[in-house]
Amino acid sequence: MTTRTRFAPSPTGHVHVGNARTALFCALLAARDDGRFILRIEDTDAARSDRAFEDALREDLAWLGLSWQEGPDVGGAKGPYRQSERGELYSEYLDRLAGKGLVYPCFCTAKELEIARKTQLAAGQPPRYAGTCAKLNTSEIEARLAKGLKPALRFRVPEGGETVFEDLVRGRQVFAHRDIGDFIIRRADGSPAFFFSNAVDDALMGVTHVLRGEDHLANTPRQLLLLQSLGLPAPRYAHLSLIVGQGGAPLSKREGGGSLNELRAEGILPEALLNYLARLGHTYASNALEGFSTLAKGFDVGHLGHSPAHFDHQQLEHWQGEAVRHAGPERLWCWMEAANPGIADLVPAAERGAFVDAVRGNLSRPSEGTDWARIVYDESLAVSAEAQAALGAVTSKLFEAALTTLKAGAPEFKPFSKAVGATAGLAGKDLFKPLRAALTGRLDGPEMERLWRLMPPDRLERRLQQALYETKKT
RNA sequence: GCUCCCUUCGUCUAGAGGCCUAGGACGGAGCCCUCUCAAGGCUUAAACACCGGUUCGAAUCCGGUAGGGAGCGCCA
Repeated sequence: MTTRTRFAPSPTGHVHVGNARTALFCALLAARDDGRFILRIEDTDAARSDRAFEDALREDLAWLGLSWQEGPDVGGAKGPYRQSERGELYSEYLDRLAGKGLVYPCFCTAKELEIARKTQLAAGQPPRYAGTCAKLNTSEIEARLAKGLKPALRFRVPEGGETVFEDLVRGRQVFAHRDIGDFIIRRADGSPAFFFSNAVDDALMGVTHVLRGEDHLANTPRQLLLLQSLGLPAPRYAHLSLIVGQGGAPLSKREGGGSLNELRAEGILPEALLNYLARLGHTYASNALEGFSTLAKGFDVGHLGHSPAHFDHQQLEHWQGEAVRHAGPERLWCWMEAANPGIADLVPAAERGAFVDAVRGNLSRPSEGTDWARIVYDESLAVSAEAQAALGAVTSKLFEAALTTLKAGAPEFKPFSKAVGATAGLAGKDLFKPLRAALTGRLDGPEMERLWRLMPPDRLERRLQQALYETKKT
């Protein structure tokens, strides 16, 4: 049996790193087994679902580097892949359940239920459905229907017994039925509820492995009960620990673990996030930046951690650095240009590759690329305070020598600096620090040799001239 | 409240009774390399939540305690 996994988001907001990781693990598992990864949109809540979020969600997932073999956009044999388009299927299976007497209408209002829950909680009771409508007889039901009341449908959970299943990450799970209240499978407005549609779709779509958040662990017996009653096959379940922020609290946006589009806007490269997320709560033998297919080869449900994983920005930064160093020049250029289109006017098309390769070692965010583009290609130069100080610490002799050397011909930086050092009687830091300060306006940065090659002789000369002027001034 | 899950360096984790003097990675510290900043190389500090039990032997098995989390929704 080929492995079939699915990611089943609700289009009610942007994809968060937690969901993205779940999607990634599902995709990784399917890819490892040469199986199929399915995207299913759970848009049964018409009020909160938004097609714009669905589009954004697909874009975010694709940006991360995930692709799905079946889904609302690519189709597939088990469609439709939007729950809002699967109404007929749900009625059919609802009827089957009703035919077995496992379903009953519930006329309780939201307010009544809420009061009941609060009362139970106050009395130290589990806030479970009390079963008010479970015992209604036919005439009572008809009387209510005649009044125009619209009931929700509840599943009748067996009184005794237990549901047992083997969780792929947590092992054997046992849940007593008496701890589970009768739950809603169809809302009063006729739409299917999560427990029902989600379980039925997994079965109908032939999903073999459900990887989902740990928050669903205690819900699993409900779905198993449904599937069992319907005679549908149950998938294997693997419940992933959640991602938490500082102190173990649920992830908050302040901590940088926001939505994918925020991370992207921040300049995080998808390869960086991909590698970080793949290792968050999962072990890989390799510590090198890998592509999706290599990550897939090493993916193992048995290597998933059991405890909540902290989203650590420092570790993401490490992968970001790796990603920047490994990205191809064109890709890196696009990354910078997307963040600041103006950079295209600064850097000549023919020099973009050389420019990117020269500065990539000093980048973590695209804006830093813009900074370097200005330093190299913009006529005006912003000089940092430290660079200014470095210039003030040398005599004009250095820049006089530099200008003479430059005018004698514009060689590579190495022979140039060697000649300048010789005539000015300087070497090492005393020589390079002021030269760097004069030419770039800062004390840190890529090798001077590479920057030098990108700057035309007249610009080099003007900068040295300016530095000479500064030293004479002080 | 009830049910369930979780607990190894600061962080992600390796670890399925002796291979553990607990390994790796990120981050930290130091050294080397080097014109700077990075990168790279080397070195180093840093953890089995606690208490009992089983065993010749426990991070690993069992019980309890503590602390975190989830579920108990006409949200998914």
